[in-house]
Amino acid sequence: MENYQMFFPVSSPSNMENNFSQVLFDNFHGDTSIGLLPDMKTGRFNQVAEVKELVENGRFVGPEIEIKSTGGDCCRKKGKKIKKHRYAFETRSRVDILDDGYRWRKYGQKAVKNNKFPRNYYRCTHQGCNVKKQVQRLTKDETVVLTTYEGVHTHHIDKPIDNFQHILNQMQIYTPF
DNA sequence: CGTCTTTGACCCGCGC
DNA sequence: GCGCGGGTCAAAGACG
Repeated sequence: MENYQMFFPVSSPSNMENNFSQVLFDNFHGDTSIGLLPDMKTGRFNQVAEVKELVENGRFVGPEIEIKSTGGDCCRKKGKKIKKHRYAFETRSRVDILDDGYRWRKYGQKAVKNNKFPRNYYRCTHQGCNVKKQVQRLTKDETVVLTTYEGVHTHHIDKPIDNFQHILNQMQIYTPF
């Protein structure tokens, strides 16, 4: 139970968690959007290689993606293959930043090829927590925001959200099919 | 004054 | 080797 992370934590382990897990399951499981990352050359979404489904107690908890490190910061030992949990999902939202309860610091913004919207890079500000996320709005559908989480939070949320509806009000998970 | 955003520079991997 | 694209750093500025 310790080695996976809810995308949007809830402050109380009520059936709210189950509801939200189901929403995530419905959108990640199967052949639709699990492990999908955008291909900027084609504007399409490709299934990432080496995606494994993380299942605990018979319950889908998210894709695991093995990525090759490129060297540079503390988490990228050059030439070494490291495992990181990375979750990508689409939401329909007018706001780019969903308030998921954690505090994020923006550390970069890059123009992406074949996309008129820049990609934004955020890092969790909690000490010792190295979770990152990328947020990008899609050119082909401006109402869709692609959020990619990388890593696992080592702490509890900074801003507890008691109302599950509050999250849903900000977003509408987009099912491409 | 502390925290956060902005943004140009830099680094690295990859394809040609 | 070179250019391109993606990811990160860090200084400067904005803001509460």
